[in-house]
Amino acid sequence: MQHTKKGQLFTEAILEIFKVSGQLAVEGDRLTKELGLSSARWKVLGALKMSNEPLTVAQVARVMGLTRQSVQRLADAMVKDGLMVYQINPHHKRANYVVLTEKGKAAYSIITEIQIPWANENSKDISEVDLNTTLSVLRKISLLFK
Amino acid sequence: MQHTKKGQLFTEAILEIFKVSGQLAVEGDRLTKELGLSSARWKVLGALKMSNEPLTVAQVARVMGLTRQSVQRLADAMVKDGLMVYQINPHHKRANYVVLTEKGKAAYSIITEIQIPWANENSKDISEVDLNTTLSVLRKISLLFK
DNA sequence: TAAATATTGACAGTAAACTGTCGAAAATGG
DNA sequence: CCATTTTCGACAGTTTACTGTCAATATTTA
Repeated sequence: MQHTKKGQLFTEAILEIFKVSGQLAVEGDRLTKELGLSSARWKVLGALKMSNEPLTVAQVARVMGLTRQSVQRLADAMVKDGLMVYQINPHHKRANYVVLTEKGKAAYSIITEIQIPWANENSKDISEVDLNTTLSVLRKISLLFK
Repeated sequence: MQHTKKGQLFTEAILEIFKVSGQLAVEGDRLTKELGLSSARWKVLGALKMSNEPLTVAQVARVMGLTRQSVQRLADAMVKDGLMVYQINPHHKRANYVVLTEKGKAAYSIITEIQIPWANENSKDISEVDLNTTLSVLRKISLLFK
């Protein structure tokens, strides 16, 4: 059997996604390093910040597309570091909410101030139309596997 | 400071890249599991298969955008499993070539036969134009960070 | 050509993802 | 409303990345 034209492009895109994902993780670690954070912790902070309601560990995992266990590890470490606290969840005896502390909110604010000029600068040579297309294709791919 | 329109789209695309990358890794593990392989090993086989010349561990790492050390681990394990062998490199005393065995080539062929219909099927609802745009944007992003 | 620099494999340690299993708690469906 | 199924946290173990350092080897430069 042979790849269709689209199957071939799809395959090449996947290889590029793996590569870029790795590069961006390195870049994220670099941006957050001086704050004692990392790409992974940044994502957890972001998930909590973006949500209007408090989230449990399992909910954060679902938002981020990870396993409960991975997020649990990060959360335990971040609580230990004072970035977040566990809070009683009246709707569930065991599944506590994870809530950002002032320290956690402050850390996220600082990272955001670093990320914004970084994103603006790095996106300047890509057209808005192409960015929109890319985002929509990525979302379409994501839906295929959830 | 605020995100430009493009900065915002760029940021959303990055979050989606992380998510899709994770999903595709799971998918790759699923496709290769019955062959006793994994996404990571598949990538190593692919890098060797695609190259016309024999490659050293460090060269494979560069092609894949990983560290020498990660690939070294995979390579040692795959040599142990008979998928590849180390071969003397006349141009470098320490940096041996990594070469696929018949078993390694056969494994890659089987995976390819599985991957082709998978890619053809999963790309069928995305237009060729959009796939091309996505691939070119991803490559542009990759170039920013290498 | 000699010295400085870069690359490589080896080794040790860490981070962040995964899998699987368990019992408790919650949600669902007869 | 009770039994079944699903979700959740906890625990243990694995894989695949990373970092850093060392000595040996290659390459570049003065």
